[in-house]
Amino acid sequence: MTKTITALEQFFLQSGFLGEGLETILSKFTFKGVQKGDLFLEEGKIVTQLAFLESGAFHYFYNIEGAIRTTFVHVNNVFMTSMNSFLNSVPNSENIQAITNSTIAVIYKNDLMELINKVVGFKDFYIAMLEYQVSCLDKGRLDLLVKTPEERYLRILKEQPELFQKVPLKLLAYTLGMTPRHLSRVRKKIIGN
Amino acid sequence: MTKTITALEQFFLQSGFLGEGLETILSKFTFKGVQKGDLFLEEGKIVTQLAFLESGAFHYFYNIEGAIRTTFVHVNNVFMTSMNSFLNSVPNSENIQAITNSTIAVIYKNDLMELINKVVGFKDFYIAMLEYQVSCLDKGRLDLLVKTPEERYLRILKEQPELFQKVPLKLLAYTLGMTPRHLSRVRKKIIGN
DNA sequence: TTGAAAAGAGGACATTTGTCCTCAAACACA
DNA sequence: TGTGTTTGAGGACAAATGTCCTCTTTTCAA
Repeated sequence: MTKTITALEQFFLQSGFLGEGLETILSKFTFKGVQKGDLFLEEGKIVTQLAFLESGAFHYFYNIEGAIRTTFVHVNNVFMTSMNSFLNSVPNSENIQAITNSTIAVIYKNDLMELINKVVGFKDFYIAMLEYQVSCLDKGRLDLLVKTPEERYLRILKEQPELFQKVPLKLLAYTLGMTPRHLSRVRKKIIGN
Repeated sequence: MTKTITALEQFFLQSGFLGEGLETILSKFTFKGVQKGDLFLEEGKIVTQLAFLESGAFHYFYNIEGAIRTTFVHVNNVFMTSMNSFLNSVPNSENIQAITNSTIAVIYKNDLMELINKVVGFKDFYIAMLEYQVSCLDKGRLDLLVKTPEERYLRILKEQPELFQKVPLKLLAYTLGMTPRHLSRVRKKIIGN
């Protein structure tokens, strides 16, 4: 009989944790099912949760005068939270919602701090996570500044084609800094080479 | 006779370092004058330097088909480097250039790593620095996605009015995701209320 | 002090992108 | 298996923004 291993455990194993340290880490996470349409985080509150996306898909969105504007989507086994609120303990201004039925593993900020201070190697893991965030955010910001909407579309088409399976084009359009109407134009142009 | 204190020392004092730790930190930095127009970092190389902006102003820019596109400006006492190249040791694709005659304090990556591993509290300082970067980059990216050029202009007008003393509007326009021509329109509209 | 260079405003026009629609196909679920 | 909902395409038009200029004013180095 084989033991079922979660993506979360897999993730920390690959990050070099094992034995007691790994046990301690995993003990701080709580698994939770989230229905399509449910919110993991919502605007207005101070965020204390960080979640590992075990399976499914989520999008970050802002409420701009009633209209929703997606700013980010996640489908991989990655960590997600509202960074600004989580890091600085200020009220959150974005929402994180399940696009499909999903499973997440949640850890609270105080437990994360405890891991950072007690588990050997975890502080360096946290640093690596932050450095990765910096790289991704920097790249995303630069793309918005110096690339065209078409170039941004071509990039995710090449680098994250898996997004197109789970995420409606409408939401992807906004993460690329354009309206769904315009994404339709961009796609038409590319198909016609 | 009073001892002159550098902004760098001031910065680390305020971050809670003193005595031997502070001495070790400061010993790793080298002060350097940079003439207006000179490059601190240029595209193509792997970045190993991090600089503290002691005085002056710099801008980050990309070379897009011969035209320069500024993506960031610095005038405060902050750290600057090409994050993606510095963190991931990949060739740099942006340039960092002095807008005015400036003084910087440079530290190399290997020395930074040494401080992180040897000076008590420095690893936590590095974490705080990364967290600050994440917050700033996240906010910048969101502004580009959900705010109008006018809103972005009004934000720096309110939050960083000191930029307008040292940085030409042409460069600021690009950091706000618009052309200088359009910034001129935005300014005209605002003056006329 | 002066003259070249840089900076900022803004006119005229082109292009890009958004808004508001409608329609057809795909999907979801009772 | 039918039916309401969601999704994606795209037409018509409007608004926002870029490109290419010219003209002043300011800056700054010789």
